[in-house]
Amino acid sequence: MDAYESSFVSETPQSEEEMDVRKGPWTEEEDFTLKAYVNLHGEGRWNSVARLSGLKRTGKSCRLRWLNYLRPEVRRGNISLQEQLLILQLHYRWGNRWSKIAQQLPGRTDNEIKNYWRTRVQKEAKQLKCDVNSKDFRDAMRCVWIPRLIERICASSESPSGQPSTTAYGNITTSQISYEDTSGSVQVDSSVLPELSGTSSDVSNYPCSLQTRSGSRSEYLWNIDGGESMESVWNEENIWFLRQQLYDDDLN
DNA sequence: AAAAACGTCAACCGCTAAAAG
DNA sequence: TCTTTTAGCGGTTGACGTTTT
Repeated sequence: MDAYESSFVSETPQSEEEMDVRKGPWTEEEDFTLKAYVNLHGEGRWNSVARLSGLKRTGKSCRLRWLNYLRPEVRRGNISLQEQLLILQLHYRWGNRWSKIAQQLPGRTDNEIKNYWRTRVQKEAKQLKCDVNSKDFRDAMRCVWIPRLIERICASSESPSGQPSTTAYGNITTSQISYEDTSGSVQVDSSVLPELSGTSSDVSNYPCSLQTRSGSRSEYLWNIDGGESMESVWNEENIWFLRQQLYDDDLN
């Protein structure tokens, strides 16, 4: 124990085995105690925090509670369309690097993003009877889900006159899609997107219809949080198209 | 109205890497 | 240099609320 710690000790600290360590949900009193302690002494040295604050919790538990719940920066509630888009894009690029992904979404925790992925995205993969890490699922995400989200974001940002707004989400181009949310500017990497055929004004028309092998166009009603089924996306012709598109991308 | 199934999310666990002693 | 401690990460669990049967 150093001078820093000894200045807060009021009685002989007990080891974790000796004291009955509390588990499970935190009470309001515990939250208040932890908050007060961290506000006074700062973050870090969580084992000391647990011991010196009088909380019968492990250091790990204190750290987790602070980071995921008590920190003032923590933003809770529904994950916006923009955030969903960013999560999909970043997961496409980085995989299950939750902490890294969370760093790109101010106020969101890795736990929250992980939960989002498990409950929403993996559920869809399960419905499709495919692995969430499979190429088919990634292809569908890249070619259908992400464009669909972009479309919805564009639609929600349109002005009453029906013209796409350039103020809410910024200019949209085929090479780079950017938007802003309350936390600042976010850019969407076009490398995860299929090539768009038109100019910025065409984006709102971008396929959720995709051309199939037979040349016809297939309309999709696939929507990340709209409760619509992805079943219509997952048929032989469309998978063929998605594969072709990816193959073309690889050649370029 | 009750039971079962499902969805969400906070919290725990085990492991690893980095830092400290 | 080696050992111990600490912080952080990703996977998993389980409690609880909601929806469906």
